Amino acid sequence: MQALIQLPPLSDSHICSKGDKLLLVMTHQGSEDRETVLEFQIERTRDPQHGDFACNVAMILGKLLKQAPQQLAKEIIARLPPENEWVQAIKMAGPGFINIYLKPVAYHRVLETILVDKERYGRHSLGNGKSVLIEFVSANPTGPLHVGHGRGAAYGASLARLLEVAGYQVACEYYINDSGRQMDILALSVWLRYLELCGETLRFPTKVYQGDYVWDIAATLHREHRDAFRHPSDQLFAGLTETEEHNSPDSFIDTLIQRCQTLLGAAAYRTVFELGLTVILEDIRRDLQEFGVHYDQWFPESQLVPAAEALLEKLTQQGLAYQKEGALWFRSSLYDDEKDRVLRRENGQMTYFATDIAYHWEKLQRGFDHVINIWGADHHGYIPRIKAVLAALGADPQRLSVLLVQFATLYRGKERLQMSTRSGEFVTLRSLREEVGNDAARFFYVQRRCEQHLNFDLELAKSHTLDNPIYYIQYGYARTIKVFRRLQEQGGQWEHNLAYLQTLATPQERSLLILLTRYPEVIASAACAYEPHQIAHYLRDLAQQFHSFYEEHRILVEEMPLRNARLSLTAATQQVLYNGLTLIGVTAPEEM
RNA sequence: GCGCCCGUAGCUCAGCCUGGAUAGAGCGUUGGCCUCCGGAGCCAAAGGCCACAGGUUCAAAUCCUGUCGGGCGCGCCA
Repeated sequence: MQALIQLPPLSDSHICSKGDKLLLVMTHQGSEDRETVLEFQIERTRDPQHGDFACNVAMILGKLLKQAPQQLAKEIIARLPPENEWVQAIKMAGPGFINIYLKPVAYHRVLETILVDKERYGRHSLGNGKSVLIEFVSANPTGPLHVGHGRGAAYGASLARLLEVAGYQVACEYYINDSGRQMDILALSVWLRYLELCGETLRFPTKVYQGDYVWDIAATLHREHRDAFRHPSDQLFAGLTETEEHNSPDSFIDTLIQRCQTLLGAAAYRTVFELGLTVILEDIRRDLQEFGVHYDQWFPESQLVPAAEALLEKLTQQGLAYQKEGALWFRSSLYDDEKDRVLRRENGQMTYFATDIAYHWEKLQRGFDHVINIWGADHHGYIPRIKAVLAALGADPQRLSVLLVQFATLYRGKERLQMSTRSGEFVTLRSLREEVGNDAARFFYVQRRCEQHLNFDLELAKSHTLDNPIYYIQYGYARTIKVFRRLQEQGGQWEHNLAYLQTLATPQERSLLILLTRYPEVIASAACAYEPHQIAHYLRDLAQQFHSFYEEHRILVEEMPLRNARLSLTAATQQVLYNGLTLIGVTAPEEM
């Protein structure tokens, strides 16, 4: 874009680019000699009447020089060469826009690039090879993934691919919360169900995991170990009343965990604990893999405990952690957090925060230029304390970005599906995938900005008809395939030649051509903003433009130059649809 | 109460970061298009005080302030 326009010699000016924006740096010869940075844009026009690109520099300059923008625009245009290899004309319009009209060959060149670059078309050097670690999903291995995790999975996987295409070195990681209280509660839940299978009668507490999967794990435990871990339930519940559970449910559970550990002994407890962890984690791995979500590393929290101890020690020595009311606190309030936070509970157990510190520290130590966390929006209050502790440890908090994903609400048509984790009746990611298919699930998850609440309509996602965007796009791709099959059946040949492309002249052909050349810009924009939804929207537009072209024109016409040109256009569309669909993890089916 | 996110067509949402020319799409509604490469498609119409009120600007859906709605968070939970 920069090559398209040469700026007039306004003092000592030069152009540089910053992000996706061009800057004009000029020495402003005013009363005092100083350098002024002008930010102006050369951007795509929406209305073809305004040419291909529009520049607002005259309006920006007009403000600075206190001159009429329209006059300035005319002067700038007068000093530009009237045309060159790519530019047909440059005109002033409206309040002072400088509109640039391109020669068709400019677009034809890009089409050729697409055909040559193939799946590499759209790739960028934007990231400059910088390394990024993306951590996402990281659900506690206490149960199967649900539809909320699905959104994080789809978003994270698409973002990873997007950044990779944009020139970053990307690694994906799943953090396994395999220690801590929640896991103990899982072990307890499994054991309680196991006791029931052994024939014990007991009152199942409300705050433990109740899903059917707990039964399954307990059944395995019972099958493999028979009554080896059985203890009378009276011993377990001795002195614990229903009122006590009601009044302080947390300490009620903690007591049960302690008794469970005492009654079983360390080795047996470990067996129960490990079985639950292994079974659930394996289920999560398989679920994500089937969903097309791949990780470079699965990082267990348990591995971090020594490092966490060391960091707690370090913070204490630096006076950034202190004892109060039997617990160890971090002075996060010194670093933009509202209050201090507990690192080690009164009962001696570390909080998740303590191991999280070690984990984030460890990630930065591994040398990534940037570290991205994708969290559910309900965790947003947690961000300041993580950034605080990184600052306290002497790291630059800017190296960490936390992206928040809002909740997904499921609908079946008009009906809103209620999800309740406690009862275990939540909708699992697996059941969603089974119902609507991976492609629709991936597409629906990423088609909205992640900070937007997502209404996920199962009926719509499932519909193989008119109103489902995913089928609309895939159908477009299948159509491009079919055209070439048809050509083959007719014994015809496609011969690409730049000269043939001159025969493309209709509005539909031109619009499609322009849209195809925009793909790299969409990649850049989406990558900069961490917004894969831009790709989904672009693909919708592209499919629409292709369908429109297809309906209005016959591709396999008799005239060879025109037929070849339209086939080139079709092939390029096919390629870009493929690249885009692949990026967001959706398949490009050859027939539907 | 404090903090973060959201409020745009009947519905679901883009556009907001980086202010520009008549505010865009899909669904739904209404009306057209199949001797033709797959009609799972295309074309067209109707539909908007961009939540509200101020401010900044030549120019505000976009930036600033306030108000009102909705969601989430504010634990020795994760």
